[in-house]
Amino acid sequence: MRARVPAPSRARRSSSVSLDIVICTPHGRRLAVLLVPAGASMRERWMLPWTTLTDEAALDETAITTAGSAAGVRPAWVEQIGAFGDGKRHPSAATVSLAYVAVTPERQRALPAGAEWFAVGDLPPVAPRQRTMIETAVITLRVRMDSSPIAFRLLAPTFTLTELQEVYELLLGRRVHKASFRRSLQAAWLVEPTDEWRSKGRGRPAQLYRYAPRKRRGGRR
Amino acid sequence: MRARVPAPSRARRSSSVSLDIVICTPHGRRLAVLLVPAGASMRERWMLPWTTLTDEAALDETAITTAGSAAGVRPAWVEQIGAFGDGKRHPSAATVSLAYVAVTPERQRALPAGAEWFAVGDLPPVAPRQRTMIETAVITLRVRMDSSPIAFRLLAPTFTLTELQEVYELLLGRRVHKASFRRSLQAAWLVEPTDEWRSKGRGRPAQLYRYAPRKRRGGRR
DNA sequence: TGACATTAGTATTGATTTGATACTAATTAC
DNA sequence: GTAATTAGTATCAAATCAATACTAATGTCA
Repeated sequence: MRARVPAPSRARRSSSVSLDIVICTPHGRRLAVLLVPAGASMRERWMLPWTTLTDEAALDETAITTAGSAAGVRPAWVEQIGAFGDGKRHPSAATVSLAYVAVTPERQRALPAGAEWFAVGDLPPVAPRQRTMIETAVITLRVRMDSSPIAFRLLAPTFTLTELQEVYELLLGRRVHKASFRRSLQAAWLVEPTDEWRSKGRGRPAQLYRYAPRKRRGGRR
Repeated sequence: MRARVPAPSRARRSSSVSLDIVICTPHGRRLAVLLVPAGASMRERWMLPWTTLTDEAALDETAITTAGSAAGVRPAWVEQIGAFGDGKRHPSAATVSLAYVAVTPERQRALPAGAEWFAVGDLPPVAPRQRTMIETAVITLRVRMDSSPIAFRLLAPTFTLTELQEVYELLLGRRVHKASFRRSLQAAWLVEPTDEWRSKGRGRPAQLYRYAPRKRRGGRR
């Protein structure tokens, strides 16, 4: 354990890097992940969409466009979740894979050929490195829920509080207490009521709200 | 935005990747970061320790050994904080930099030649990409405090609760409430008392504790 | 048309958590 | 001994939380 400062001029050893993306969407009442068919030579039949990272690429921009191509719609939210490697197998020969999590609105037009949504918790086998990515992606998504406007990006500009709560519950994968949820929203100054109401068949109509974050101190929901 | 699944066989485009490390330590009463001299050709005089990622390298292992070399002591805790790129300047020519945060105990033997500790909040200029890394590292460290045993790794096997609290305060960068801190420790089943006591000059002697996490449900503190 | 089911939204209440304050306890300094 | 100093605890009031039950407004259907 001797002191050695790396020589800054010794740049440009090469190593191959992939960028993988875990695209999540509401699918029925469950959270689903997009997988694409792996080549016939692969051990697993499915894989996460990925691309090779080119030298000029802006990372976040690459993630957004890759997600858009794979799901057929521009994602509502994207965030990096880390770099994975350490020996686990990956569909590419990449040494290192940068993983991103993305969220897209429910059920666009038809998916690109071959791609399919799989409910989290009911996924087919994928390469081990990608399995790790998916687990990390879901955890990261759920942790970010109360510091990023993820849920709002999945809804129309105006929405009822019940709709908002349902999106939260689906993304979080658990039930949320109604009164507490509304209290937290109030405290976080995230939404404001419109003067419109929407009737959904039976029952009392719900007031419509819009996302209107006021920059107040502290967290969100 | 057409559907395109990347061809998995088109592997091995190359791009250069660096691994940078933000090494943190208690320094007096403040949190400090280790910087090393940048080459004379660099715009900034200081930089984070970094290395070029080789093709075979295990990421976490590379981070640990790089941290050990740079600080002269094996780090007490290491965690990846993300991949950075997106055009910001870096001491290397690397397209992408994987950043890690590490924590080492206070004041080892002499530092490797040229390296110096700088208090967070009083840092000299570093390249923009590394500046971003340092900010992310400190935030990540503070968020991880209540889910990783970081503080305990900085202390001797037995310690007083006041010592533990002082480490928490230094790493978190804020004061914590004594009674609440102890209540949380109790609730998290993280420590157990020994039957030893330590006298520190004046004042009542303090009981010594040891880190002894019981696997109970829920978080830590 | 009027009871009822259904959905939206609020109020009440008791349990838990939190932080401020103040207290007791055990030691050293003088 | 008395004061100062550090360790550790108790008390209390405010804030938070979740369960429950309530009120409100609509459609359904006998």
